[in-house]
Amino acid sequence: MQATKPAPVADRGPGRPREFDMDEAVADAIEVFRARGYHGTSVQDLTEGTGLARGSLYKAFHDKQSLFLAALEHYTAASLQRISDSLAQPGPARAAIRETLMGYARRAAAGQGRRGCLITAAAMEMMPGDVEVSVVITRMFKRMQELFAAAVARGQAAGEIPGDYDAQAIGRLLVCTIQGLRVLGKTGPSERDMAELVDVALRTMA
Amino acid sequence: MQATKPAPVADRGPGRPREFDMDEAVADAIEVFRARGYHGTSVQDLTEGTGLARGSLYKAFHDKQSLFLAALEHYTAASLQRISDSLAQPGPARAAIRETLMGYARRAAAGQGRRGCLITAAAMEMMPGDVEVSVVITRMFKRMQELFAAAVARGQAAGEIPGDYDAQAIGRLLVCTIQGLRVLGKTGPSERDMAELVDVALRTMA
DNA sequence: TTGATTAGGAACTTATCGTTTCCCAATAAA
DNA sequence: TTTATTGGGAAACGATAAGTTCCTAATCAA
Repeated sequence: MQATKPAPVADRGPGRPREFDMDEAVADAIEVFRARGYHGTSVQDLTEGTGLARGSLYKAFHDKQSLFLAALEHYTAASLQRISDSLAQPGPARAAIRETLMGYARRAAAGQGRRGCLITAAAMEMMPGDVEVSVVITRMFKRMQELFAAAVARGQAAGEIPGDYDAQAIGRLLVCTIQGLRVLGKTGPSERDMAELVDVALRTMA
Repeated sequence: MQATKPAPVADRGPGRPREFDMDEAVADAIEVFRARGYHGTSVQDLTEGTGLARGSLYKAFHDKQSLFLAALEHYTAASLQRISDSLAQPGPARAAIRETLMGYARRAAAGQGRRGCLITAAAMEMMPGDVEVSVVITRMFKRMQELFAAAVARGQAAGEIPGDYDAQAIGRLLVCTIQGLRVLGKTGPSERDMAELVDVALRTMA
């Protein structure tokens, strides 16, 4: 049941093999899109950002819209994974939630944060008009809310968080707060202000 | 010291008078920009949205960027006025703050809200690259924070809100929450969910 | 009336947009 | 080898972008 084909050959079809890594190209495209937005990004910006020629980009991703969608899907998957990992850290749930939000506060305040969040930017720029983007982002927010709600529920089970609070409602507020941080981060606030903001938000489950 | 010139003539220079109202044109432009963003809006979209010809638009506003800035300034001024009025309503400060946020929840959930907020969209699309937009929006957020902080301080003076909380920090959280509502509003949430979110956020000053 | 000045608006200009074409290089299968 | 198939990339394509020109219309000052 093995060794019919060598592994690196198995996922290669006929013809000349691609000389670049698709995931790296998408990662580069993410950086371009998050800084300039969808309409603000030209295909030339993308060729320069990825180091690929026009033809290669179009052969690999069909068109600008599809590349953007690929970038958005990679970005949301990575973001969800990061949140999930961060919330799963050992110790009290409340501390994990705090640390997760503090990560956003830190990144939003840093130079990188001012480049912007692809999700927040895409939501404001392309919703509700773009159906595909709407689906991805609506699902993303829902999953974020559920991750946070699960963490809140864990804290409630452990007696750290009052049990009469609605975990989903708190989860929604935390998603809302993160999106707000992404917007406020554009003004270049101090990390101290952002951290203070997070601590105020956490009083909602005190 | 009066009656040198009749009033309607005084603010008219020589030459043919403008046939349209500048403020109305800006109001129309706001609706176009908030729905499509800056880069997503073409001058043709603006001529259709305002009912004006290209030449008239360029004579009156010089270029697209200037028209956008005029739109942004009108929008921020109107928003600040609305917040200020809403926070000044009679009764407890806490109720006024709640009602102000509920207004955002209501509009964000309604069809109109999905058209988007010009400030939030411009922040994500044009900051930090566009210096003029950055200045307007950074100042806007600061003023919003101060308006809310003043309302919080009023509530603290009246004994409705614990006096040991930092009013500015709560003000900042409320601005953050509003921006988050603007983003979440793009997903078309129910008014009930949005209202619940506001009530959770208000626990930060319980 | 006349001349100066400004608004309105169709047509035009120039640049850039996203996309396609075409040809050559590189690989897999036969 | 040969053939089929794919990637790389320069050049070209039509469409549309923002901005300008130019002529006519309408007003004010004289």
